[in-house]
Amino acid sequence: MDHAGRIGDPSISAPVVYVIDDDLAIREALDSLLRSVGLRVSGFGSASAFLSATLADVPSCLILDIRLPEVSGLDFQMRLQGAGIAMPVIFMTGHGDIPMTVRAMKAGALDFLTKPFRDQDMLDAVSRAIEVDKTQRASTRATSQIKELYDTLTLREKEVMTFVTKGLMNKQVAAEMSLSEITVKIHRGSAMRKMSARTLADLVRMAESLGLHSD
Amino acid sequence: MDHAGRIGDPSISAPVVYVIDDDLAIREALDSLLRSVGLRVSGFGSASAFLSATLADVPSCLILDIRLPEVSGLDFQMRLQGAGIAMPVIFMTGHGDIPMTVRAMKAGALDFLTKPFRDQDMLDAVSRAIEVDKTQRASTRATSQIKELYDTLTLREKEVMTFVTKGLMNKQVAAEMSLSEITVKIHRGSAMRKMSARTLADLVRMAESLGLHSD
DNA sequence: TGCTCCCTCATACCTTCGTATAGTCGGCCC
DNA sequence: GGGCCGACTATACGAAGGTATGAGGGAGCA
Repeated sequence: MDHAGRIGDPSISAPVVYVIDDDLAIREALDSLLRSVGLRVSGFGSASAFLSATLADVPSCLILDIRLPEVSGLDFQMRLQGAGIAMPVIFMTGHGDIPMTVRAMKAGALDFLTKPFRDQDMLDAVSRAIEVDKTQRASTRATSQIKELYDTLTLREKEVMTFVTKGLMNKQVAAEMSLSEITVKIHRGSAMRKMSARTLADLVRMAESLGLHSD
Repeated sequence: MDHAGRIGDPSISAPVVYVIDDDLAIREALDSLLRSVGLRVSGFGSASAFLSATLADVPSCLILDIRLPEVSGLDFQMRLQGAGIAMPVIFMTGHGDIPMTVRAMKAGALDFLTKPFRDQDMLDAVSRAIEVDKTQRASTRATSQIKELYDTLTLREKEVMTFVTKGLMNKQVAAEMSLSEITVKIHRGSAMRKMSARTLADLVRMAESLGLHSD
């Protein structure tokens, strides 16, 4: 048993590259290519196999053949977005055309490689995709943490927070909500505490990332 | 003289589509196509001709042949971005390939049409491009107005604004800047006035869009 | 030299914020 | 019924914010 492997195990936190291609030879080639630069790889022969797999919660990307057994890669890309899987996608194609490329790129594909591709091109695309996913995950995590805190607020606390971060004074909020000023102060104080906002400036920024004023 | 044309003249505020293609027939075809849906069109035979033209300050987009007399359309696209011309670009190509398409899309092209294209495809692309430019211009205008106000602040006012929007109390700002609290209050007050910020919440949001805390 | 602008500070006064203490009321769960 | 929570209110007080008045010093400019 590898004791050192337990702590900060790179196999746990290392990025994962998912590969979907019905051609086993391609999957194996990508597997060895990507492993050679220290990436974890997980291959699938079909879109449905990928969907039934458990995705690790680490930076990752998806390499996808545009021509898949069941659905087209383009449709599958759409489906992923609908399912909330925001992983960067790199397409591969043996015989693609320009309209197909444009559709994929407009739908948010990060790259589009024609087979056969140069190993270095794929590695560049993957490392760029992993970087994109890292920053994407970081910002998602930040806003979802704020959302979690916000969800612990009571209705009144949320209302007060909205008015306060809009710039209203306590007495104005009180008038808007037909309350006494002291009640507003109570809600305001507990909203600050629950949101872990040390200052009003913090609360305003949280309200911004929650979109409390844009809707 | 058309009197009605003077007020809210559509020829003044209507979107403009710029077309760069060395083929006069293409330019004329696009010209009549786009004019038929009420768009203003301005055609050029070369990239340099476009660059020496005066651009109207209205929503617009650029239709560009990927193969231009002097430089490649791709390089020209880069040059535009470098020059601060953030207009959405639609590429046309007679004999493009996928790598070229990918490069263009990654560089921010909005669409990439192969000649011959269907009129409706071009109209769709253009109307989408105009919409993109509209929202782009709106957000640019908003932030540049804030920037203008910010530029009227004195050095001290800017410093105080930074600290205050970070959430520091006046006395803490005073300590950071080795000032008395009353001086901080003065600078804070005039910063609020110059920025036209009625409340601290407003100032915090302005600081956000100025990027005062992200750098 | 006089003027303007920026920066600095003090005193004074009022407003707003934040919290502690204390109490009422209604709904929900065991 | 008792306990808990959310909502509401009052009094009170110290801390922080905001502005007005007054004033001095230094840099730059006509």
